Amino acid sequence: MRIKELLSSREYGSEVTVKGWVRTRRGNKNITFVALNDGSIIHNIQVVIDMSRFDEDLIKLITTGSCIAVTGKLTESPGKEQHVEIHADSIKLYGTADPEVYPLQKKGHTLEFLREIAHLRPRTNTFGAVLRIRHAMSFAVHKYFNDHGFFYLHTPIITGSDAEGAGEMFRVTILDPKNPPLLEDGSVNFAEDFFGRETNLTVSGQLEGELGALALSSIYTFGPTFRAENSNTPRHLAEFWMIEPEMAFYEIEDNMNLAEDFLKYLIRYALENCSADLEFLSGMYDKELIDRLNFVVNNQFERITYTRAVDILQQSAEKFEFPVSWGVDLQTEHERYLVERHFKKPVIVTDYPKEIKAFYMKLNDDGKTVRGMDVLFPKIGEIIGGSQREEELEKLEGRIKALKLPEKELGWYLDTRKFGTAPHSGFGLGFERLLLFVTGMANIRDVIPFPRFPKNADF
RNA sequence: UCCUCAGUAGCUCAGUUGGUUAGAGCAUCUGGCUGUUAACCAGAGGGUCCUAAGUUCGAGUCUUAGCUGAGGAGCCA
Repeated sequence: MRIKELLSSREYGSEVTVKGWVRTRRGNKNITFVALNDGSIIHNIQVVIDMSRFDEDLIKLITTGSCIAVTGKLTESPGKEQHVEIHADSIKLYGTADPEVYPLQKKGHTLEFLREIAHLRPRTNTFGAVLRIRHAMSFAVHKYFNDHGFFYLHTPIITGSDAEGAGEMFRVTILDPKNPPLLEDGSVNFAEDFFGRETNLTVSGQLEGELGALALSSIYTFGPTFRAENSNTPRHLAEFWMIEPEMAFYEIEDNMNLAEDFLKYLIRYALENCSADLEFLSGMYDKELIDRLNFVVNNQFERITYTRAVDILQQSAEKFEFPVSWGVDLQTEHERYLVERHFKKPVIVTDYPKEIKAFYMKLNDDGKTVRGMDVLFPKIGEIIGGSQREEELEKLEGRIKALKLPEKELGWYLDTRKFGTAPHSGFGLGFERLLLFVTGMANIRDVIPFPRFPKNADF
């Protein structure tokens, strides 16, 4: 049985078998206590070993990190820290963990150290909690969309499109890097590559997502995303997971409503289904975590235009390193001021100048701003970026020409506007950024099992 | 990529104006303890002071370069 079930069981006297990894062992020559964990829940179950019934040499091998199976009687515990315990009748030792070299100790480790042993850190309380929450949030994403009539669309991971403009890309190739086939002008001849063209890992499933939305009405993607940016921050990964819903017949207001409802649903789901893990993380790292999650669930997000945001920033007494004026992109310090100091709640900023946003965003009637929206959260900044898309063929072509994007490569995308175009909207949610907020972790490398970032692809 | 800070035992850290044999807590090992709660008590072992070069009679400590990590910025999700 899993430890999660046993800890809530009151069937005292029943014989049970439990399998897991040892967290601590303590005791004397008469009695030994083992705290056992199988990852089903953050709590351990206590195994009580009567030393007169076991070979001391076997018990000595049951050290922190070893793996055992215990069969015994489930018993009401006289101890204060737990209701139930198992009195061992037999123990099978699956695997030892030499205490001289096993890196995880009973005492706390820094997150930096645990990052260096990412292959073992799932066995810690912190990463057990984070990984269980990560699973719960993945499940909740699918449940939310399924319950709302969205279809899960698998957009390609290898893409020939380099027109998203969402950042540097990782090249996918089978050509010999030392001796690639060359054209007469000396450039690489990608016609000889596997796909017969230059290909990269996806930086966004949005453009393909739009194709799905303009057929199935509402779709979402949830898959790995790759950015080859040399970003060294606690909020960026080279490989991360992104959720991108795309909806036909949604205007920008519908898009905002969905984003707010979706985020609140996910956070509420965590509060209702991950309470033990959240309480652990709250106690260990961030005392205000649960209050902050409840606050976001129970309060309306502030919605302001970019123009109003600039007004607020200009009228504030705050001295910013980067001065604010209409037309410049908002800096991190500006976003943090709006969210953490001025409104003290999540903020959705809309209607940015077209010059600082992507080509596909719908142009407003003023001809100057586009219907983009960024959802800004306390502590982590931009958690969602999205927009209403430009559905008018001529305007979209105009933007592509103005930005000198490769129009030929976007022909398939423009066909959606040529044939049965429709107003539509969507957004991208960085899954790990959501997890940063929900878990209270400070570094994005600690909310993904095996982080990929510049100069590191270990494990 | 830029700025700032850091790197000393398995882990977390202390180490004074440059000065004898580099310390502590935890972990580990040994012994003790009749129900513990990251058990407790006693003892022991454990060091390429990140790397390289330099200054100096003398460098963990000062200088330069590099490597690694963290925080901030940019890019963004």
